[in-house]
Amino acid sequence: MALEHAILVSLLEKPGSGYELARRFERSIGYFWTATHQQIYRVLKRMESDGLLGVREVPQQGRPDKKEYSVAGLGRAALSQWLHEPIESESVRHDLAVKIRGAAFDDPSALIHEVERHRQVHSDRLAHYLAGELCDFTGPEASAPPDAGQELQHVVLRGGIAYERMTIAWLDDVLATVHRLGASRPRT
Amino acid sequence: MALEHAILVSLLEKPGSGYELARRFERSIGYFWTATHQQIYRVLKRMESDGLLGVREVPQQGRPDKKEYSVAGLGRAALSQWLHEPIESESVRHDLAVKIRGAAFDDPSALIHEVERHRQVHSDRLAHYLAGELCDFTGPEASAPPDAGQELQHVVLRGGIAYERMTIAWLDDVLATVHRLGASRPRT
DNA sequence: TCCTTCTATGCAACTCGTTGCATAGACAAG
DNA sequence: CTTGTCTATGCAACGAGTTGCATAGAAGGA
Repeated sequence: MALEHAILVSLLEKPGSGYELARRFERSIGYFWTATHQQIYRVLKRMESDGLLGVREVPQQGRPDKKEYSVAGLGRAALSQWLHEPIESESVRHDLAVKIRGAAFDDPSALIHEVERHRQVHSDRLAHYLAGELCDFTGPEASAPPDAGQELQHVVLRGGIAYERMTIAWLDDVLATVHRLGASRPRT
Repeated sequence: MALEHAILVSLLEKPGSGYELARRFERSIGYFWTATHQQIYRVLKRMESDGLLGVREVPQQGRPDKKEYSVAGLGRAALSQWLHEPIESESVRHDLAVKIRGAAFDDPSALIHEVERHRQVHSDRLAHYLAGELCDFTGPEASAPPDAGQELQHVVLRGGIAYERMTIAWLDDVLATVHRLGASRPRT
């Protein structure tokens, strides 16, 4: 279970409430890890009762009070231990690949629309990443020497960019293949 | 839940028992979908009682009898319906990206070993895919015109190959970045 | 004024997925 | 002769993740 560790990293980067974490999981961290607010609140509570996190009630004006969590010594130790353990898996779940193979037993025109839709999603996401890269990592380029945290965030983002580019090229390959099949073998 | 649909596709490609499906999920289909035998047996039972699949008891010699499942009309209809629905998500879970960002708060040497290990895994997997491609998709190239199912399986495999290549290149980028950080900023 | 949206937290119920364990016959190696 | 591996199926328990719903004050627009 790495959700705990993702939360530890995020809170080390900047302390925050469950709500704020949920927002981060929709953005920067969400590029490579998804979580709903339910999961986050539940796990935060458990981590706090396990002594991994500290809480601080922060009263606010014009909006509800929030609980700001930060990483305690135990939490930092737990993260460090996890960083030194090997991890496995990256369990793959590619619905689209299932669909592509399934298209052999069905009308391929539905597949074409689906693939085009996915291509659009990945294309938009790529544009979003590139905009974020411009904004976050090329602004004060000559000014401050970028710190380690920034460099590491940047290389993760570059991974996202490479993934989207690769995916778009592959989806084009899929489209070309399906069209070729449709042209050369009009009957099912 | 697309496990049902992955099973339908696999059984359409070739009927088989739960055990055989589990083996396939370790290989070809496992390239883009993982499932344990527990999940498979449980889902097969449910799908059969829902009328999506038919069963046939096959006695065998020298080994236990097996239940060979095949797709019933209802199952085929369910698959067809799913193929015509849009799907979302591809929910991302990249433990390694969490670790990379976490390395900003820890000794990066552990990260280097981990990244090198992953690079090896992906490199092996790429070699495995390429061997599979040679074997399955370039053998009788000029002889028979490849059918739609084969072409679609091939394009899925090409996706896996592109993914591994991209990942290896990215891991090299990660390694270069971490080394650069270690060289330029020897103190934490 | 009412409706929606945003911040902020949480419960309850459910499904999905993993892990550990059990059975059981056949076969091969030590 | 015992141990281990392969085929083949399955139960029980747990943990992870999703969905629906609820509360509640503040702000802004129709």
